[in-house]
Amino acid sequence: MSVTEELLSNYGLRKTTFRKKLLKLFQDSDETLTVENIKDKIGRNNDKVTIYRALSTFEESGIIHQVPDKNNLSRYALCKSECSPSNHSHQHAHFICDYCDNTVCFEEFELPKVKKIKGYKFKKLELIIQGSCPKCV
Amino acid sequence: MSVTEELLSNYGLRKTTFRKKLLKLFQDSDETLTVENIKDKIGRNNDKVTIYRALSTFEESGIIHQVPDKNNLSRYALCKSECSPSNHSHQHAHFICDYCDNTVCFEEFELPKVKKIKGYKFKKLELIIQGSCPKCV
DNA sequence: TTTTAAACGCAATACAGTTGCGTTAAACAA
DNA sequence: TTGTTTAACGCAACTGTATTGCGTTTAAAA
Repeated sequence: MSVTEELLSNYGLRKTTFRKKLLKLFQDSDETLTVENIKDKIGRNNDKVTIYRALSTFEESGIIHQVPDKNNLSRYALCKSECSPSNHSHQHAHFICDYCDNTVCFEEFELPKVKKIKGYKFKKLELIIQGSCPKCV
Repeated sequence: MSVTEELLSNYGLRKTTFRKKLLKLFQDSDETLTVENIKDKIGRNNDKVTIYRALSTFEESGIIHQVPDKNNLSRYALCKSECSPSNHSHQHAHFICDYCDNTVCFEEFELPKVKKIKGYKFKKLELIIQGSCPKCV
């Protein structure tokens, strides 16, 4: 069984042709993907509904996570290996390039501690950084 | 001239009836607003196109800023007083309540310093915090 | 007061994402 | 391996947010 198939198995998901293709896409990409990106890479003959449903399933399982885009569009990225359906990392840092619009997930980025605010309970932190990426000095 | 009118003047914007109403709404609210919120508060007889166009104008001028919502919906909040068209604060912390969905802008929140990453140039930082607000313990 | 250009407001449109439902194909049992 | 079950697929239709075009109105300058 391939790494991709193994991962689907671990999460108790059916190993359909489409899911294997989609998951491989994420594993081979170091950037976050939009539905458009996926359509381009996976071939236009795949139905968008199938893409959206697979993404939802992956997200609910904890295989991928959603990243807010500059233009309020959804982007997706693989979760860290430590993530599992039961134990999910809720600390993410994402970088969005102002010029090429590419979005990367800083896996190793250590999120800084934040001050508490009275009355509020913090459960999830997300840091969004905008600027220029190495390609777009 | 009212505070609202004064602000529009400072930014070189025409003081139309609608803009004055909209800006007042932001000044009187301590939560971020969606277009739906605005429609509710300002009266349904106002055209949505006018709302969207006024929001764009305000955002471009630096009067308000956009806040990404949990459901990839746009929310808006007044910028800090230090913001101006030429000099804009690019450090924001926003809190989204998981239960009532309300989103507040932590004005006084001091954003922590982040480590640099080679090749990347950081220009804007945004911290999004999810959890429960005082009303939704 | 007249002029003019920006803002308004209505209709039509674009586009991301969702729902319903019949069909296909994984997974499991015989 | 074959048959059965049920999840996933894929097409059409739809929803909701946001945008564009264009004639009309109104704020601001002459």
